[in-house]
Amino acid sequence: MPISIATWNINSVRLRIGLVTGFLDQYNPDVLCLQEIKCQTDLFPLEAFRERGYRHIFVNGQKGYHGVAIVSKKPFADSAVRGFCGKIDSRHASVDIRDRDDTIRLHNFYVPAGGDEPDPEINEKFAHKLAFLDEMKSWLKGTETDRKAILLGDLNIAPHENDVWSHKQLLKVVSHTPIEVEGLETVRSAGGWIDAVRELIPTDQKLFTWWSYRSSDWEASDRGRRLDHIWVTPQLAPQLRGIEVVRVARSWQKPSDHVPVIATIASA
DNA sequence: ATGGCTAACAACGTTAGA
Repeated sequence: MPISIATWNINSVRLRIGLVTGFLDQYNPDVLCLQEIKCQTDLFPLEAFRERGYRHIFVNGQKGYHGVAIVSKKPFADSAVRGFCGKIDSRHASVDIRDRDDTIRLHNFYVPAGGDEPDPEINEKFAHKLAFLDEMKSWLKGTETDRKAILLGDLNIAPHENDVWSHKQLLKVVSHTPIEVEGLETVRSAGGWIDAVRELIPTDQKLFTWWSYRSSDWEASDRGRRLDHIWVTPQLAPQLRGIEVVRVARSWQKPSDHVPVIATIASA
């Protein structure tokens, strides 16, 4: 049996718990990684997950903003969190998932959005984003390359031209500026990661996982960006079987502005 | 190029998202 792992920036897990359970009931992933849960760890709605068989739950939450969680039907061998840039702001959680003979290390990230102005000199949020990427690179460099590992989450950067609705019009818009794209690419290449989504969905196809709330008709204008990613190490890549971007989730009632992305991994 | 929306919170404006 393959294992399926989903990532979803939920933009408040408490407000959208009904969407989450609906997603789990329909898509039945083995593991769900959430970002922007926007609640303290002890306010995470555990029961909704437990009653669906997601009994292994690891939450790195904080009040009001950010926050990540991993919920799983498969047991964890280990779990950890890391702070970045000297802040305690709940942007990372990792676990070791046990699947038969495999142990897969799973890193769930929520990279800073970076504010509006793409200049680190005048915008400290953008400086933070770049510093975060740099620290990610240093921390992960070489450490996970030789094991089966997944790095996923809301990385808040759309790297390729077809990861945004208009490459030209977004070159100076935070999430698609060359300096961020280069920063993300350095994290990826230094760690030996493979962009699993673009392995299976060719880069010449437009692909988005986020559409702004500030659109009267997101589907008609389709001005999206691919901000949510799933990466795997070369050790795990041969087991990659499928990728699904659940675009329909953007049209659910009171949706998140991000949609789930699901990877299917064959058992060893 | 602009405008526009959504969420949390000692919350009815402010801060953040991207």
